[in-house]
Amino acid sequence: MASSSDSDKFEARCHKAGLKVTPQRIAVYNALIGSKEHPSADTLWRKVRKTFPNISLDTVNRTLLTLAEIGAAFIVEGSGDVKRFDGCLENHQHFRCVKCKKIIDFHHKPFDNIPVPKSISGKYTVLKKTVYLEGICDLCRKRCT
Amino acid sequence: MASSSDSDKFEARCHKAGLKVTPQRIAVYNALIGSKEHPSADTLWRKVRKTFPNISLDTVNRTLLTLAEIGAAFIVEGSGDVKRFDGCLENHQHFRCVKCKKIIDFHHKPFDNIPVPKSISGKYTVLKKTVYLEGICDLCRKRCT
DNA sequence: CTCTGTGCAAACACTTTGCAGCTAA
DNA sequence: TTAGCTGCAAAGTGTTTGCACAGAG
Repeated sequence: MASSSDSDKFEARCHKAGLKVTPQRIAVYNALIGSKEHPSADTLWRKVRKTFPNISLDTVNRTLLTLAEIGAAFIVEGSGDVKRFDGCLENHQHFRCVKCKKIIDFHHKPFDNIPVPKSISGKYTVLKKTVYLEGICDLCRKRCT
Repeated sequence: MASSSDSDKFEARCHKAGLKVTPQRIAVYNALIGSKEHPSADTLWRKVRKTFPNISLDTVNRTLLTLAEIGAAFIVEGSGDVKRFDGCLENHQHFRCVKCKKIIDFHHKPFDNIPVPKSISGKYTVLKKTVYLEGICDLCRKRCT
């Protein structure tokens, strides 16, 4: 799972970002990188509590957001937003701005027929395939510079 | 926007699914397919209220879920879920089961370097690109048959 | 006429915020 | 010592549920 060099790297990263290295942070980080699925804050909380019985859910939440800010973790695309609906039945792809959360449609023919690997199509029924891009949109880029 | 044939098709679809064709449903449906972005229930509600001043937000919400069930609308991938975190820094793709909401990682080399169309890369800063598949996982498929 | 759909309001789940005490540096 | 972190609790946001009435079939 987390080798000592992983921890060292993590501590170095914290220092570089001006963050303190607290036992809670290390615990949350280790729990996260030790997870294969994509845990929610709650799931992770349950996990961390085994070794850290009185850590609070808020701390886990905040720590995860902090980790995401320094690039030590990611938030799975689109999760946590409000529900969004789509009436467009044609094939199209999404670009999502991480700043303003806007979703921009685009259509790029080559993406329509990307082949699904057999390792997936054999086991699961694929209903929909999309290419999902994340980044910063033109408006937000202007705003930030 | 919505031609009469669109409406006809929609009504036919409702009948087929055993749903009643109510003015509210038609209004919500038309508002949805008349939207280019990916509106949230709230956004759509504001829109529908212009022509239907006393429709309730709940109805919009329920109608959208119903539409999603009969396949007349889609819920944008992953939205509405709780936040999920990802400690895996390597390139990988996600498959999400629409039944149990589980996210399964997979890695398919050809997807790592999919080219971003110039129409996007010229205008936006792309930070992350993922191929997002949605469908039914093996366990849920067994459960449903 | 019957049964589904609607509108309202309360309940819920998850996230964010504010603050006092604690702790890494 | 002191700035930043944690834990608790309260507030906020968005979604779901229960129920009585209205309207589609």
